[in-house]
Amino acid sequence: MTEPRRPRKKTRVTSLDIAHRAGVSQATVSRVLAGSPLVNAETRRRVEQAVRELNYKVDRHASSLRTQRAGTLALLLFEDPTPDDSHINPFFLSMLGSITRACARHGHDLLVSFQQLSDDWHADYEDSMKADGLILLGYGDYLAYESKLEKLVEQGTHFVRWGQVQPGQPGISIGCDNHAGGALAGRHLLERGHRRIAFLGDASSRFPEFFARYQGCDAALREAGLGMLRELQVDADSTEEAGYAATCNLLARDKPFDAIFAASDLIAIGALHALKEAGLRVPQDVAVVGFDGTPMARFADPPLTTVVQDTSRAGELLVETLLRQVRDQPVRSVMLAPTLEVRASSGG
Amino acid sequence: MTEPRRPRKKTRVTSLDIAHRAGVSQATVSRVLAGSPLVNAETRRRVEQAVRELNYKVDRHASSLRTQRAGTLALLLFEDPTPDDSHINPFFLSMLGSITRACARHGHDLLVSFQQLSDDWHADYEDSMKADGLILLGYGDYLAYESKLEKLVEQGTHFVRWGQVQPGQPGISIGCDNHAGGALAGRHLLERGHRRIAFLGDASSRFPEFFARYQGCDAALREAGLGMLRELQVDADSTEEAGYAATCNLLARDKPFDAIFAASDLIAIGALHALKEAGLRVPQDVAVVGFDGTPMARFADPPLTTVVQDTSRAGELLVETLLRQVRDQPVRSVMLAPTLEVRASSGG
DNA sequence: CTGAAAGCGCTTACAG
DNA sequence: CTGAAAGCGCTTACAG
Repeated sequence: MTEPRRPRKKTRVTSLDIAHRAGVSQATVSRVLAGSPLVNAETRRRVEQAVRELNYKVDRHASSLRTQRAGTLALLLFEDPTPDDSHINPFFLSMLGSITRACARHGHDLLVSFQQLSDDWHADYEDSMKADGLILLGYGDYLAYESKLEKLVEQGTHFVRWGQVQPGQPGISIGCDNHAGGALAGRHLLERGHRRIAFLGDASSRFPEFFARYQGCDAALREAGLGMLRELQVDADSTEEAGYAATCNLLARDKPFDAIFAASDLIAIGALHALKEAGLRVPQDVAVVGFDGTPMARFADPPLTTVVQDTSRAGELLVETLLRQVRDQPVRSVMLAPTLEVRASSGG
Repeated sequence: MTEPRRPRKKTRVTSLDIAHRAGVSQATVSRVLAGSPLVNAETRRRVEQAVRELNYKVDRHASSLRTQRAGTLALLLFEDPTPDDSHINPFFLSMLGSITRACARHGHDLLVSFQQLSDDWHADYEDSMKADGLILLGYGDYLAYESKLEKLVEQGTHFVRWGQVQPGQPGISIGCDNHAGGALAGRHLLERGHRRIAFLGDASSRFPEFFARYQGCDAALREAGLGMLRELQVDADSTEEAGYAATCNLLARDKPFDAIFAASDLIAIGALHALKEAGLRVPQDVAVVGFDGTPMARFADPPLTTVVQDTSRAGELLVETLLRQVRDQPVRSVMLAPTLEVRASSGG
């Protein structure tokens, strides 16, 4: 399977080559490519033709060195150490898709990097001028990285974080209104007649988005004179395995429950398996609601009711906010309203 | 939720600042940072200390402009137009993870871009010096983009493609040995006593990887004096929806079959749902085997037997091959051996 | 509207 | 082992 080597040398075309061919100065070529209005229409035409004929592209490094802007954003996707590449949360992958597209719409390139939460972050993208700003994405112990956020703010780094929006946080955050999402789930389950709702997922300030989902659901129950029960809460990180294990744990407690609100779709799908293995029917014996709105929810068995986060909007907002920040325009943290997608797992 | 603006101006630290602080010339600073062996140990120490104290980072654009290397690779993920961000094939996302990590290991950054197969590609990353080379990833009609590959070769662009490896292809490809993978599936189903094996997925030269999987399975059956039956082949692209629809189509044909070999895990999972709806038991009535080894296979109902592609190895090999090509070292196309992971969907 | 010129921050022969 | 100097390919005041 050896391929013949193509010797074909690339001779770099520069703006000077274009200038010669179009019979103008190099400065004028640069003006045309920057879309300057100062150029005569006929001159512009000649330059553009030469550009096309020689397939000229502006050298990014020369341009960026001169202008001091990279035209690039960096996405830091941090995750707990997982030995297996494939275990990236599908929700984040969907965010990655929408961020990539938003970047393209705004004429920027996107550098992607996976970081361990424990590592020193490669937050030097901006110091080395590789990127104009950073997008931070990922779950993980909030306490473990709040100090890192503070350091970024101190250094004057431009960044936007996806996550729970809380007062007094260092820097700007864009996130789902997790409390409202939890309330959606809670009200829905109440309406279906459920009373004893188990929660699968950490519910502490170390995992603020999960905690807010828990509290939102609790608030909805309280409106009805009920509430979440701590005996029905089991910690779980956002994997199917953890959801499965948490459900087994819950079943072993032998406390009655008639519904499960899982802090993520992955957890919910793990729960569906554990319930099935235990011989419990969904939704007749136990209703299940997930969170995220990942595509796999639709194909779970039974199809999973889930609180949907609008990843398209989220990606656009992250990029837009970051670019405003880079341009020194005022920015603010924003929470996005989630929606509920009802399917068979809650008797839809 | 308005955040106070941090006025904090960034004053760029340059190598000249380091030089002054360390009492050496700017050239020496550059040598230290490039790891040149020509520098006196004590001088090096002084420079490194100044670098640390001022948190200096080499300016990527200045460096790249001078050396004419970007230190960056670009990943073009092309896909058929899907309105929904979340519908990226999980297999490719797993590849993205492993490519990102391989890049980091090799000290390169990764630009990521999603392209429509129909669009003009943003293959100008190299022309504009944004990247030293391209990694192409994505399914899609092979005929539709063979000509694009030829153009890349003509232009002398450095690129490596993930996909079916075929003689006479333009450029270098790294891919799974799909024929061998199909044979693994075929032999496994034969051993379990299945004889009439349906195939879900395009089986034409327009989709070479699917076609090779089909032919591999066919070859395994022929060794046993059997073969695949065209009446049991249904086209499907790699989505759950398509797998579901294809299975309904297959059932409507009313030709007996005792197993399904799906060209991808997504197709297989769609098939599982259609079979269940039709009241058929898996694996008792119909065995099902998928392809890719995505994490969702393990959590399908029943857990899905699948032909596993080694994405970690694939990512490493793609990056390594591309970097060799950039350095003008000889490179060749390579097929990676898949493995079979047997689970309950085929009576495991 | 256009050109000549300075300069962005590095790397690397060239001298010593 | 170190420094002075050229130059990578642009953008953008400054003159005209």
